[in-house]
Amino acid sequence: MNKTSEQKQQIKLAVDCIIFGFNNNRLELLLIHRGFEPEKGKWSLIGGFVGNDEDLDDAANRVLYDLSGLENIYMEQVRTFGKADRDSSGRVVSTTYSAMILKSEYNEERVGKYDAKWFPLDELPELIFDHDEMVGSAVRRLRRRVRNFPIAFNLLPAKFTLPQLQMLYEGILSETLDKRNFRRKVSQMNYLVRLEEKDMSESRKGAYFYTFDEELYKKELNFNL
Amino acid sequence: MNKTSEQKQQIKLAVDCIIFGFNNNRLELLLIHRGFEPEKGKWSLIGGFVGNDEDLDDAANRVLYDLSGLENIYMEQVRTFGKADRDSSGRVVSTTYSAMILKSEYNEERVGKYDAKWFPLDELPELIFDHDEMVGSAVRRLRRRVRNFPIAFNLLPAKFTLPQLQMLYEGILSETLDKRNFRRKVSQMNYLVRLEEKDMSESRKGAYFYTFDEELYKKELNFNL
DNA sequence: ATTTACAAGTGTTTATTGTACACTTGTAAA
DNA sequence: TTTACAAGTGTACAATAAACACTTGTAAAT
Repeated sequence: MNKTSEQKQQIKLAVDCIIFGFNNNRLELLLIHRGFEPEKGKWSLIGGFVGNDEDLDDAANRVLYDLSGLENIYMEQVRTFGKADRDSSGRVVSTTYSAMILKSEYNEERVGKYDAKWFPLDELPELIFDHDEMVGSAVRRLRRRVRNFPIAFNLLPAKFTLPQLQMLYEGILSETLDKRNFRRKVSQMNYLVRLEEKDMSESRKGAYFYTFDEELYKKELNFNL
Repeated sequence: MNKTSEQKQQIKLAVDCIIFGFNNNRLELLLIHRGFEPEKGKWSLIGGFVGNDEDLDDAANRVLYDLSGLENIYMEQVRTFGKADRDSSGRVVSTTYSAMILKSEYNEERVGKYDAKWFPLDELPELIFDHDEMVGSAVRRLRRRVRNFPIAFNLLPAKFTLPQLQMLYEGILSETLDKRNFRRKVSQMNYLVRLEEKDMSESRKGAYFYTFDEELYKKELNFNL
């Protein structure tokens, strides 16, 4: 910025969080029920205003904690929405952040306390303001990034099976993947290590558990699915 | 956003424009000389505050016009910088936009009026605040996008030669490209149409002029270099 | 003990795309 | 007529992506 402003600026700055989870082989979104006007009763992203002395990134994390109890979640900025009339309650510019979390660790019980709810991506309720656009851009970004960075593991437990991983990818990308091609690529990633233990809950044969080894990944830094 | 704010928010919202040009086979950046404190005398991006009833995108265009005279420039949002202490003059959050323009249409004469100046990307002066970070992220985004979208043509005149185009790409990516491989890819793009006319200024033989046909491109929508 | 049901697991072939590499051509100027 | 020089052209090899079907291991049922 550079020029001295003419008259007092009256714009509020907010953040909105797009929280992805994975359940029943579908990508889900955490929304909260809006308990006040305007748009009372509709659903919205987890959002709030930025504090005067708060880094924008910190604001996103604080707002997420305040409204959902979720802590220490790694979020990334997506983009900023700044249409003058986007929020019917006044002039608000909002920067979106997104994160992927393990839904099973944020289950119905904890969710209920905050009037929050998980929705499958293709069954979203009506959202306030331009939150559907926000979701759209976050999903597009997720689909782009999930192919080149090992970020999808955030949606799975520390131990997961390859069928699980593949279904996760199919859910995110909403396309089916060839099992053998998928597994070939996975087997080239040395940082995906197979454990001795098997998951016997989904089949008679059982599927080997794998883990994502962060340290090993840092040595290669390449990922492609 | 969702929660009612506790105390009055005092954050100013700004935009900063990263304007790319191409000259002498190098990527350049348009900067303006800062004529006031703080950081007086240093160079900065073209930036200013967002108006109360102004769309964020419009603010970027208006600021660009006010400070450089450039009009009808297509800009895209890059990202938003929001560290609490990023601007030493107070709390300012700034969203960056970038554009590519034809440097020859914005020459020394017009530039001078605005105390602006073109700098090759690898010879940038010291910039104020976090503007170097802003430039970095815009350059990374440019390098990513220039391979998959026909955006680099904005940096060239309507008629250009293939040697020119290749040098442009080499300048942007800062790597050398194989001439034959480059030209093979170009020749697969039917929307890059060869004219009868040749540019005789750079060689005895002369190089054919080409143009980018927007309408034809829209039918294919695929680009890869 | 044997059979059944079923998801987990495994290789090969073909097509597509990327990469490396060197000579010929057309023209203006000498 | 020769020279200088950038523009222009094709082929072979390597790497990556995509298509495709059968075998294996185990628990449960008989």
